[in-house]
Amino acid sequence: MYAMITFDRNWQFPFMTKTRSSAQTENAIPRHNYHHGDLRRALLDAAVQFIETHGVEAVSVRAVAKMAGVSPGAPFRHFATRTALLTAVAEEALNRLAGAITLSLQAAAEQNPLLQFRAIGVGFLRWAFANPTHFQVISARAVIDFEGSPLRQRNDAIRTRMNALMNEAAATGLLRPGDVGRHQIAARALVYGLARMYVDGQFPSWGLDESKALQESIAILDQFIASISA
Amino acid sequence: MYAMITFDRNWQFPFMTKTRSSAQTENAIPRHNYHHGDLRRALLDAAVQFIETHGVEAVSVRAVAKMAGVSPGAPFRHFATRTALLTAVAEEALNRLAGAITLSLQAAAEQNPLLQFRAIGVGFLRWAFANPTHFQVISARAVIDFEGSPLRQRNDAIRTRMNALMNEAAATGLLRPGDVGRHQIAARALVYGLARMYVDGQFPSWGLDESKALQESIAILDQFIASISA
DNA sequence: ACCTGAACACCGTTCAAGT
DNA sequence: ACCTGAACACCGTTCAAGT
Repeated sequence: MYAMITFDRNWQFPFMTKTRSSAQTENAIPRHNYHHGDLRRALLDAAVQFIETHGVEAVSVRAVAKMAGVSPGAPFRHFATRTALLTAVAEEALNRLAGAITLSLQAAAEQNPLLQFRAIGVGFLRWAFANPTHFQVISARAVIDFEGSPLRQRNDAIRTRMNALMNEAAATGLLRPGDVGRHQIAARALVYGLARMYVDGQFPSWGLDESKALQESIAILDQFIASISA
Repeated sequence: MYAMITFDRNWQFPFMTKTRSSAQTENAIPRHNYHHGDLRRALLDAAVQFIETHGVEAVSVRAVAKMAGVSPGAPFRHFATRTALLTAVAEEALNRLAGAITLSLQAAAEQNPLLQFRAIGVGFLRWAFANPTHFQVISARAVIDFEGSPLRQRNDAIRTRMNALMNEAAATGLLRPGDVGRHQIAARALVYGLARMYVDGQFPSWGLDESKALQESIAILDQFIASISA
């Protein structure tokens, strides 16, 4: 069975030069490109699907291309390297994570700073446990280009927010004595460690029921928050 | 320049069958095998060296073979698969980790259970920060065979020890109220999370000086221990 | 413009042949 | 017994050629 093949209606031989605007005027039919209309989108989806079954490291551009029904070289028109493809997946993932955290924060908007801080952790855990594939991708800094992408700023924004809440909590006397920065890093390491232990399949070996992983992880976070409370 | 090549003095054509003991009696000269005497050892060392510069995922059996000065197929006489090679590296790593923890525990033998529990964490951090390559390998469960190796039991032994110390701490009134198991997992996730954040290069993005990473991590652990103390 | 398909330099792994 | 080296089925990436 063949995929429906259409030719790019906007395509023109190089010598048939015209401006973009005039092309749009002359031909308003939305470009349904060769094969997909949106190979970029199809490749990102195929990559996620592949990662779900074979893991991040096993991703091959050729396999993803085959899943999308195109030739081995086609993806390189949209992503310069394998890393660029995986980085694009990571960017989508982090966008969704930021969304989940924002939602979680909004639900806790009326609560005290420490509980808002907790809400970020809960949002992170909820997201990571529900989207282990995406979490793995944003954590796999060996195969993505973290520094050379908006990933870095997104990450910094979340960190800054946590920082502000923690300082506010300290200022309003919600924390027991201790270095505020260290409490913050501890919370971050705790939540990150829990998520990693889960996706790395370490929960069973630590005597934790995987079906109650999220529930238990939130309970652990809550006990930690209680421990650092005044 | 050629590596020194010697022929296996114990080698014999298949039809020249004799028992192993008689072979040893007839020829006491220690087998200095073809090329290395110990290709297995050479491959493990080459693998670690390779991982230090290129990361675990990038390990190729061919590259490791070339580093050891042998043909592409040679390693497969000692390790059935690429995974088996990396798993062997992980086993060495975990043995050393267990050694470091034992040492750390011995130094704290006179202290209370909670401080002994802390000592395990400090031993782990010290080891992980000093041997990031080995830590990465034992954490990379995607590329090693964790379940089908002594790794699992080694890991369980450490966990059991932590469990016992934590229960003892609870029994002797050293812990503040809360679920003991959750305190234990929290400590584990905290320490694992810190080590991973370090090797994943996340310390700078969290505003932590990498040169003081170990020192700061221990301080964070100590503050956590203080938080859960009665 | 976007994709194909051949080509190049790599992989992991197997296996007959050499010593 | 242990290693070589060719072979097979894969990779990522490039690029001239097609539509």
